[in-house]
Amino acid sequence: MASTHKKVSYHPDRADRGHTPLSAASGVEQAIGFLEGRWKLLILFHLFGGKARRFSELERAIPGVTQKMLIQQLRALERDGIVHRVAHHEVPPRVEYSLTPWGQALCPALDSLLAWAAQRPEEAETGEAAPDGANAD
Amino acid sequence: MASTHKKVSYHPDRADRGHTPLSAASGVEQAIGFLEGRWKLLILFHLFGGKARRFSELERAIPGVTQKMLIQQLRALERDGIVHRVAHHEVPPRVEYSLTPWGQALCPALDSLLAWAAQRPEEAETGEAAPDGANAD
DNA sequence: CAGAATCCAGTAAGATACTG
DNA sequence: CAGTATCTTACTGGATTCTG
Repeated sequence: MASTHKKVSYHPDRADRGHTPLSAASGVEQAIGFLEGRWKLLILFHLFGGKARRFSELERAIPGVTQKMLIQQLRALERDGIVHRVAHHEVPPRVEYSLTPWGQALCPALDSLLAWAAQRPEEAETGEAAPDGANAD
Repeated sequence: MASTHKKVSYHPDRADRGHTPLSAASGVEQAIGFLEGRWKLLILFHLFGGKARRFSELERAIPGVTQKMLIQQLRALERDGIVHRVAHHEVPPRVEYSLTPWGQALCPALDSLLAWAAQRPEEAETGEAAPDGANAD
């Protein structure tokens, strides 16, 4: 996913020839970047309820995740200002994660993405017969 | 993106304990998956104008991309039903890429993501009091 | 011009063990 | 409970070369 991989270390080679919409693309790329990582979305969805979740709760709720991955993505999400982390310094360590206001604002955006994905035509996989005007030059 | 690399071959381990929103997550994950890859969004943005673009046009318009990456992401986009490919079997090979209707429908969704990203508060990085300085990775 | 095939490097993701 | 550290794997992305 957003893929990710790509730490987006990118060339600073933004030659803006043509009508290159790099600025717009950068914004969305960043947004996607915040979400890239195999577990980010799962974590987010578990947090969308509005209630804080403990580390082990999330670990239990997300089947194949390892502590390493969970903490890693949680930290990234926290660093990006999407989730909020609260550590209670008690004898049995308790840490709770919740969404920041900005993180909660992600919900509608994800929802439009979801709506878009739902509109996917069945014949998307098979070759189409070029219905109309599919060329310019 | 998601990085990156995750082919999302995932465990079919969807144990739905709790209120696991795996179904919703899957949809968005898929959607994000369509967009993951370092060049997908750039390509898409160049195609959002509605006009078809030639391979070399895209190659020229996107600074650091290699043919391999371009064709790879273009194929993925095509396979996902987001872009439409038309090959003219002429002596100087000409292939044009354009958005499918569904691909164009992505625009508003990307827009809400963009709007969300734009709302990011400045103090997102430093807002907390860093109770315990433990940090690594 | 458009695309395929190879080889290589960087790194995200996974498993496992250890710690406060 | 909630992490941290280290090793390994495998996939992504990039460079280069070759072809119709």
